[in-house]
Amino acid sequence: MAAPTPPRDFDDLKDLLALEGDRLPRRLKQVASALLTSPDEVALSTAAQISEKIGVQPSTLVRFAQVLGFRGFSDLQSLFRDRLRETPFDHRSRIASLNLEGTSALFDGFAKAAIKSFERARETLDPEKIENAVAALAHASTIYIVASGRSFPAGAYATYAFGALGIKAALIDQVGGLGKTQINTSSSNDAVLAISVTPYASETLGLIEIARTNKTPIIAITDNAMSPLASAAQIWLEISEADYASFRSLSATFALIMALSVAIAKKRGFEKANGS
Amino acid sequence: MAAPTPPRDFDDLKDLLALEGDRLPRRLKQVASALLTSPDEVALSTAAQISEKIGVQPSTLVRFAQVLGFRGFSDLQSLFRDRLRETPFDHRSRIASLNLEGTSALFDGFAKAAIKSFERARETLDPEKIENAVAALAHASTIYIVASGRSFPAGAYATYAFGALGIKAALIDQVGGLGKTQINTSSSNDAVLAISVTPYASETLGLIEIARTNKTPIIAITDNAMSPLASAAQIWLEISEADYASFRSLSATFALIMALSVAIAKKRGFEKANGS
DNA sequence: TTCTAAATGAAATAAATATTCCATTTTTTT
DNA sequence: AAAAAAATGGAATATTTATTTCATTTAGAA
Repeated sequence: MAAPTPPRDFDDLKDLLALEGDRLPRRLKQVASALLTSPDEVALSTAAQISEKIGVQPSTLVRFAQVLGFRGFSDLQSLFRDRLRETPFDHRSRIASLNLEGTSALFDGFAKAAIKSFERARETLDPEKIENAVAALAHASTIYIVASGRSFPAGAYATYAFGALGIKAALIDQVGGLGKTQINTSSSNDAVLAISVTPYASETLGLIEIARTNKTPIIAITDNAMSPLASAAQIWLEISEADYASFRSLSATFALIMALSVAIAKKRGFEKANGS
Repeated sequence: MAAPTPPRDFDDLKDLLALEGDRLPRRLKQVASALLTSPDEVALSTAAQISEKIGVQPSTLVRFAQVLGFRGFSDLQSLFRDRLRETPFDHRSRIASLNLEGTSALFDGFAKAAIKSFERARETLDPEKIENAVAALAHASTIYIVASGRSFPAGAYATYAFGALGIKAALIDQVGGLGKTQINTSSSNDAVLAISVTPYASETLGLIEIARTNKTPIIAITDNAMSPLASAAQIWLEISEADYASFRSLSATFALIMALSVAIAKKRGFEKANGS
């Protein structure tokens, strides 16, 4: 009765149960239906908790898993956990497991990670804080943009977007090791937009420190409340990007930068219209 | 020392760590940062797995939880599990309450444009051409990356991604007006990855021309069959990004770059794995 | 520096959790 | 309807996982 090869992932499992599920004995059919109904719970609860909720014995769950070809419930559960997981621990094996798929499949994976990042960003971003950030940046004479390492592309894009909208911006690109010189002209009626995510580039911290001694307001985009940027900044916005194949998306960060740019431009236009 | 009342939910925890996290000893600070960076993993893995990933002992996780006022790691973990359980609901209610006005709405607009871009890209991207591009790039000794203007952030990111995967890459950043000098060292066993979208930066064309006289294979990412890059390149991949508020998304381009990077590394046998 | 207290790593122990076993019930076959 | 086979519930056991303990290291104070 036991299937020789167990499903490889959650989708496989779903297909298998849709096809063969009706042949299962009463209790096991009940289990199949319940597991597919609340897959999140299966990932996050213990066998005892799940079995109680379903109204069967824990041993029934083990048996169910074994009939499907798994060694036990734990192996079955790992399918449900992987489904929920966005940040695989073992990057190497993750990449290896994609071996059979083509590059287009990788593209899809990164696209999905980006979409997940947008969804998460809606949770982590506080609209009020965003408005405060917009107000602070709209008020600045020049916006200094600090972003090193993995975040540098985001900083470069912010510079482009600000420029396109007529917002005076200076990218601290650290060419020639002149980063500190570049930011040292900042003053209290300017602002710094700092972008940094794990692993935090050490250069960014040093540059921020200089802006701080110049009393330049600092607005940060970072991925973690513990980020050194969060404590250094007057206002910080939290972005939590999902990753795939060991690469973290930057899409939500870009969307945030675009939104800030347009909002700042709108605010400045509005104030100007009102003021004069 | 131990906080008398532990955080009630994940948001509480985040606030607490943002406020008091800096006072924690070295290892515990490290734990705090890691847990906030990958909250999903914390919910789905065992203490041993998490501690290994972070690079601390399991006992450190228990101690961390206890310093925060929990009885042990399990109680702390349940916050992370609840967060994952409630996410879909929470999420929906927040979307419902989202201001249709304001910067958050702009963010949503840009997110939607990005998602549309992914969908379009699936249609315009030819899987066979992608595999050809991967093969050509995997074969190259050094990959020269050319991207100006609006595409520059994408080029900068490609440089980062290639480097993280141990793929030798040179970003033609044109610092000091030395762009032509930078690309002139390219030869027939290298390759050029050129990224350019409307309006096509004039610099890019000039640089490509030099690579062409050097007989360096050119792989292009562009947005239009009529693009000057399409005719200059041996292989070109079509990306069609959607726009919002007159800003064109870059998300599909980034996803394509990530996919290419991983595919090249895989093809080369990922001698050096581990992006970041 | 030297001493003291705090923090940490590693192993030992405790607790939780999954799995197996077997007696009993239900279903199927003759 | 009776016998055999399969399925099930519940307790016993094995395994995994979390927690505590203690020796050692690190950081801080005198």
